[in-house]
Amino acid sequence: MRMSQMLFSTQREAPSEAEAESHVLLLKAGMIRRLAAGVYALMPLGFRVFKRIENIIREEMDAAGAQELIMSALLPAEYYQESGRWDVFGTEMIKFKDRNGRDFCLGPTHEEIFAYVLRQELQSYKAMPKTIYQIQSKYRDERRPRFGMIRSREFVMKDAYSFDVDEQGLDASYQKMYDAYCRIFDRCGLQYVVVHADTGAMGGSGSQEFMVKSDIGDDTIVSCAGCGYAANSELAACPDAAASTETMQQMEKVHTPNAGTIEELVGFFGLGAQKFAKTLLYIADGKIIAAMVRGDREINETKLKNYLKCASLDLAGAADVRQATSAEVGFAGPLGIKADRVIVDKEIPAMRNFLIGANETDYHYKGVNYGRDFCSDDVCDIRLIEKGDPCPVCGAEIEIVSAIEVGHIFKLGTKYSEAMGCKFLDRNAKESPCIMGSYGIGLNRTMQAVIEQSCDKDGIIWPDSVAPYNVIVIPVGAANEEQMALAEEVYQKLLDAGIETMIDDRDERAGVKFKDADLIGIPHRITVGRRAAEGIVEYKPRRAGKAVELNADEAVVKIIETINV
RNA sequence: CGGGGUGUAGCGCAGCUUGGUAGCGCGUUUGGUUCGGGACUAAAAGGUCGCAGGUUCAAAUCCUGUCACCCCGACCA
Repeated sequence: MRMSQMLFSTQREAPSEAEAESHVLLLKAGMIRRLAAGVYALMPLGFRVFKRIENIIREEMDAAGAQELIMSALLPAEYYQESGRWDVFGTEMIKFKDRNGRDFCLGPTHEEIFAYVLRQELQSYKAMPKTIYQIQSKYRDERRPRFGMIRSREFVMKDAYSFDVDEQGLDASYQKMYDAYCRIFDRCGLQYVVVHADTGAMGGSGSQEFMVKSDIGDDTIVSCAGCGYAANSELAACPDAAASTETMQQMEKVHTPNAGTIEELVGFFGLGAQKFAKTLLYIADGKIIAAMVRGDREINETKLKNYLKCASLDLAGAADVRQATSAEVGFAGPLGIKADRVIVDKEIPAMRNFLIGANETDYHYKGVNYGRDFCSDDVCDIRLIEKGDPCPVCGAEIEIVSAIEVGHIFKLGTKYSEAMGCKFLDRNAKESPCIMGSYGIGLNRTMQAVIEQSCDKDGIIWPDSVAPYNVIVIPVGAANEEQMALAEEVYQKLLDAGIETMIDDRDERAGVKFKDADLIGIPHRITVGRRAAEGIVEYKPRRAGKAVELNADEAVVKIIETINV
């Protein structure tokens, strides 16, 4: 590609719209343009990267025996109504009516659609196993799109769905996808961790996420260097707490004026937050639920939701809190609370002589002990794991970091095949729902995750596998005929060798060309300059490494060797 | 959805307090000098000051409303 011909421009100053480094670089390098919050155009250079990632995914999916098709992004409501997700998705789903008043949406994910279409194809056990995939746009009206393509409202997803006759079949299909995902992300040059993930209300027997560690990630993952345990923090089990040996004191009501929050109570009593138990109120499928954890802990709403097996779980509003506690917000406690259930974190019974809200404005109880002063049928693990907690498997120290979820594989089971009537006849002519798995990769997000992991102060550093072009040839002086001629020669040889190459034939100063080449992250650079007359060029890898002078042909050979490794 | 912030030329910003000819840098166009890490110089093009009302002789500036975007939080099959 001749840069003089390309639709391409870089910016010297970072657009104010971007905060995250990878997002800034995508904009500065002219690879994406924002059209609306969470909606982006991929410019030619960015689109080339995107297509290379797409091709890697397609190759590995095909190699794993999956078959590609494409569904529509425009979908009528009834499929989602059949599974119940028309309502579950709520306003995150982009819904509208057609001219006849029929409800439609832009597909946020396609489980129902695949189950519906495949039910016609999979009437016999002989037709399975099958794994089908598409690479297609998804639409989710996120409340808060973030960091460019990390969380956008339109994005391209490779979503695959497997259909098996039994659990063993699902396990095999799942494993194939797992292996394919490893190859895909390896080939994209990403460093990633595979973590256990929540299967939640979706049911299903297992789920793993492919995570790229990054500060801008929306997820938090827990990992253990000792035993290799790795899980999404929303899933990570918390250890049993050692029972306190303190002797029990008398329970006593204490006047605590204007001390409602844990912070205020810590100041009021001069005790650490771990001496308190806080009670939070939730609305779970319309019922009021009280949830208790130690004062310095956070509730893990995923665990709570799973324990309650509820579809919706929201923190109660102030009005509901006042209603349930007969007090202002901040004084909730288990004693006499008007809640349908009180869920107690398993750490609470191990505590002694702690403090709780009295369900009366400006009052708390101290010297409280579980078992003597209150009890619950629901004692379980509902807190969020935190730094300092031991590994749930081996007890060693854990690491907790933010991460970007680039892929997710999921043993769905029969939820959607049952909802959509995707059933087959087995050997005994008995009808059963297909056992499904679903497997997703966010392409745009993967692309940006690569930048998060591979950039420096000068710009992006694309791995060879996904670079928009692998080589850039820079003639230093556009007016220098010798340099231009040698640059053209090298350019042509690289093209002939099948190497994706660009030549910066623009009438620009050398500095501009170097800066742009670094910014857009082309992995290999050949500079044709001072010694062009002798047939000598300079080779420099974008990532670290010094420039070396080589005979032009040697440089071509070196690049071909490097890229094909 | 709660909190905070920002909308002025393609990009980055100043001007707004105290109303009176819309500015600067980058980029773009043309000429000249330069030419190995974002050159210098001269000239030029480019703006419904987010939008809608209102106050006023006069609004980028004051008032009201509204929309968009960004950040933090909540949420996220």
